[in-house]
Amino acid sequence: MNPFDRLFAVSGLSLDRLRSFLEVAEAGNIARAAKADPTRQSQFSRQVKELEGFFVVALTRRVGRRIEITTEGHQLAAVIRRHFSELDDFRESMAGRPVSVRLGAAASILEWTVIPKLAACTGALGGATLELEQSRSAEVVRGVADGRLDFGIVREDAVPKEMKRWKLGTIGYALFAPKAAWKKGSGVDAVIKAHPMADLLPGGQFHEQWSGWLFSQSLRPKVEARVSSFTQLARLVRHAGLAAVLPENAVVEFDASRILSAGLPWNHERPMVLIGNARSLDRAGLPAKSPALLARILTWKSNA
Amino acid sequence: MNPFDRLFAVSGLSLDRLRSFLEVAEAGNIARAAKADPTRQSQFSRQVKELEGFFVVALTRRVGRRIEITTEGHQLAAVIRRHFSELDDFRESMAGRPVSVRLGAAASILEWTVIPKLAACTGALGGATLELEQSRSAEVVRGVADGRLDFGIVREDAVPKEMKRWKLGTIGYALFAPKAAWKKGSGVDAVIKAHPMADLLPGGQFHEQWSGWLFSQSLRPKVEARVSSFTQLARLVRHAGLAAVLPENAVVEFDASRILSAGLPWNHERPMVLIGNARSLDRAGLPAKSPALLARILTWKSNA
DNA sequence: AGATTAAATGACTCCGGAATCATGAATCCA
DNA sequence: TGGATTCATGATTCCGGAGTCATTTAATCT
Repeated sequence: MNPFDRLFAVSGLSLDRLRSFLEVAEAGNIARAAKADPTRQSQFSRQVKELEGFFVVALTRRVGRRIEITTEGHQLAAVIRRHFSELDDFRESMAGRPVSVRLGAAASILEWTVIPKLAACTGALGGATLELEQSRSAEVVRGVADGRLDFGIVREDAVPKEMKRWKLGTIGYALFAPKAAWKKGSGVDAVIKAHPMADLLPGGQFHEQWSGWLFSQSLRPKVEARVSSFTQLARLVRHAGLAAVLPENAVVEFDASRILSAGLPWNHERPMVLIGNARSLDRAGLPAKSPALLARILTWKSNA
Repeated sequence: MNPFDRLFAVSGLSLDRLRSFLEVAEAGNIARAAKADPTRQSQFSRQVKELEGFFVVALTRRVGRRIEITTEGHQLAAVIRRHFSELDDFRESMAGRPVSVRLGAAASILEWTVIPKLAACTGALGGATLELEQSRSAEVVRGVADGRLDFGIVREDAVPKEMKRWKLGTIGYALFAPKAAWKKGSGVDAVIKAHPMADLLPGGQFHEQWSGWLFSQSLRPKVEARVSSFTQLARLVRHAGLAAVLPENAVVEFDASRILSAGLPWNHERPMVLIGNARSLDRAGLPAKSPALLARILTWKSNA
């Protein structure tokens, strides 16, 4: 009769088990999800096993003395996550509370591109609460794909080609330095040679490129500080009077009469795009077409 | 910690209750869902009430001595339906069983347009099982909107404008009659006057138009049978040698050397479209882009 | 009014499955 | 090799909520 009778014909399915499995899947293994609580440990182990029995498929795989989630497990986790989000959305929107929308991007994007337009964004989302989550492009793409994130802003080259995207503009890097450092007509090279700088700690994809370029130009800047993020770098430029290379969108951070910037010679601009989770897009409580609206708001002119 | 903790912070949510509510919502009221079983009656009443407590919103409304489902209730039902489908799909596809895809349309479309191309359709759906469900356009649109159906084929004018659609072609009506009935050069009128006919029982939107036209032309066909569907009409044309008005796509039913057809003079062609449920479209086990593939296969030339 | 139908509610029983604790088995690490 | 980590499993308790039946409330029909 009912098309879902067969779903409940076999026992072993319950919200609790789905919830437990989701926790394990998010944590990656049981120990991490259980957080040294032996009760949770045994519960998780058992419930995952019961779900595997229900779906007749291995959701986990033993690797060494721990387990990891199989592809099928991740698929199921995505289904569960979506489902719980929808129920939660429904409840929140019925209660008249704002739905919350998760957007992932790099810290520099969040601080210098999203936050300055935050009000317009929440407006476009019908008053939803925006939760900004900082992570690297690959992680954002994965998050959007499996429903942990509703939106993401990433380099276009990190987006799998079948995923829909909205172009926002390009971002390159520029040298930021106090006005005084820029002697009349002097270029980037001159500032780097003469003015003390701040730099990122080695590690990122950008740092590679940057130090390679310095080497090729036989430039040896005087580095007074090494920090771990662009936002910290910006703070150094602002308050310590150092020069530094930052993403172009960092201009919003500075008073144009005190800090000037100039693009780097090897500065190849990277196109950035907004991506969105297909199913989150028409969640209860969100206006239709929100990704397009959001993209329009967040788009910037590519200052080439 | 976990974003869904608040969903489970309050008790009152369970798969059983969601399932019960879905049954009630599909039946329209408790009595119908309970089918005179007093146990189910009290269970349904109670569980619906518990869900209303959980979501803090009225899912039902009393009207007369029965209840009906509120707008919010229908929204929730759609969420549940989608969720159960996904879990079911996941299980079925894990078990290697073909996912089943529900397509709704009028009987004549199903029999004369879809079924002749059934193999190609299931191919485009990655071997899914196609479930063909017969219902009228408005009902199909509603079904696709709330997730009961994955696809539908309906008159374009029945589709709300925000819903995406794929054009398939137009369908008009034509008079079908044995070759012998068509004297050299004689038109539709002549056949109607001379040859015994079969007709639909009064009721449909088509019948209205058809009898109106007959009246305006002062045509009084000799009606030997009245039946309740086009498919039955076609059977009469085929086996009883009667003439009848059928949708143009019924040509596939007949041997062109025995039965001829001609369009009706007032025959205004109706554009037909494929519609699809946005979320069903990328269900587990279905190839991407399936609606576009399906549309390509089902498209016919408009024989104007 | 009385009869009938639909839903809500009270008052239970009973069971699935969650919670808990203890222990076993496999793997890794020092 | 011995101890630590991680997961599996056995055994038992306990509770939420499903199942059941009887009764009440309310609207509708005749």
